[in-house]
Amino acid sequence: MVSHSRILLVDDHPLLRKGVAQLINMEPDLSVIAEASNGEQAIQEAIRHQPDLILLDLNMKGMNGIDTLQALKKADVTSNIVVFTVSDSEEDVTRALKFGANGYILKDSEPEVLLEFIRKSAKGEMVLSQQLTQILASALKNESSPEKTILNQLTDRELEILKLISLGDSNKIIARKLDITEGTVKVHVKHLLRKMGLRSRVEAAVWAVEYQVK
Amino acid sequence: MVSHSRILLVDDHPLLRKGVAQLINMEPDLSVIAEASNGEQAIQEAIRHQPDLILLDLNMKGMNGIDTLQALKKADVTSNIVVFTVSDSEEDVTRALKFGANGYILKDSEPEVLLEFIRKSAKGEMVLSQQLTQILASALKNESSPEKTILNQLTDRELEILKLISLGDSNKIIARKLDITEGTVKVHVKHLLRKMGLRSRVEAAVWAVEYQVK
DNA sequence: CCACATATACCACTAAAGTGGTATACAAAA
DNA sequence: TTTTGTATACCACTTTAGTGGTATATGTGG
Repeated sequence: MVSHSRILLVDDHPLLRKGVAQLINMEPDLSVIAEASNGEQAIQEAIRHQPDLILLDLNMKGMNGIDTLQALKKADVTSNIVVFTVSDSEEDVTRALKFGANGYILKDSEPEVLLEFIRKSAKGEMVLSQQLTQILASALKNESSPEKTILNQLTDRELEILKLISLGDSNKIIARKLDITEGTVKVHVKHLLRKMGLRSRVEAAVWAVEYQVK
Repeated sequence: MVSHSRILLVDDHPLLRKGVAQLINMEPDLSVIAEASNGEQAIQEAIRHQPDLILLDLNMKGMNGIDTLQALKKADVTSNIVVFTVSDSEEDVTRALKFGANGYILKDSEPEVLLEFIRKSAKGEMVLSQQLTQILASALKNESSPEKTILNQLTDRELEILKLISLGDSNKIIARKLDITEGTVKVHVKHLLRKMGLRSRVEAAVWAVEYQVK
């Protein structure tokens, strides 16, 4: 039942590696089986050892963490990957997760928290510290808010048609759906483009998708 | 230092309200000062009492939680709002957070966790349970991955043009940017639409934006 | 070397999209 | 009541978009 987790440590600071390795190796169920100080090495070691988990520093010189992450995925390394970094920028967090990291831990975490995360991640669970949760949440929040004012300038009809445009519907199809003539649809499109300051339905569609007009 | 938090409870299950109210009122620093069983009531009560925090059920009959949430924001209710629900669907979580909820708690949380969340939220902090963190994270993850296979079927040129289409560029503009004729651009557009199984550049643009082709 | 994929180009044609103008009906606001 | 905003409609016209076909040059993998 006590499954042993084999860990690859990737960080360009030897001292930090020492410290973390020591911490990890004190645990009976965890051990650092390899270390790397840059992305290229990381990939080699990952392929050679196929560790259960890779602890990956984001801010490395040379091939950075995100690139390394992508490269690892591309190289069919199946290890779980936890990003380990000082950065709590929204950008970094979301990008790391999008590219397939199983977790994201800040370097100033308590040792116990780090160990807990390592154990969970090694089992394939996704872990995120509470602080980062909040960053993620506000990232999502900001995603929707902008330029709502423009939407308010549109009439109900225009908004309705904007939504259909963003579905890819042609004027003809829109006309059929709303049971009005195509000519009328064109008028609404014309008005909505003018209000939004856009030059084509394509721009309108992109706008609608980006600002999640639904 | 012991600030007292006044809470509005919104849920259409009287029994659940009873239980939660009892739990909250046992705490010296928290009290339920009003209850509502639907969205309309919630808004009235919120305006009347301006509570520090609103605990809002998502799955109410009639005006649902999300609508209520929006209406509350529109009504300039400045209370912190925590969504309290049985649903852990990605859709619900992200929508609630986008619309300005300060937190999201599942109804099957432990009482202590609920109280902890209430206290944090009342102070304006954003709280999200660990389970939901994972849902959020995988939401972000999925956002980028799908249908990459389709992209791989496109030639470099087609991909390049797809990107420009998603910027709203016309064929003429694309031709100028790439220094090829408009006719050639049309050919590429034709091919890329065929490969993607789409019927117009609008659909392609929407597709590109949604799957973040950049 | 040959076959295939890619990028390019031109053409003619059809189909959508977008513009400008005019007009009617209705409801809400001034 | 008059004005304004909205939704609707029709029309003529221009511009874009999309299709089908043919063709050439280049490079890559069998």
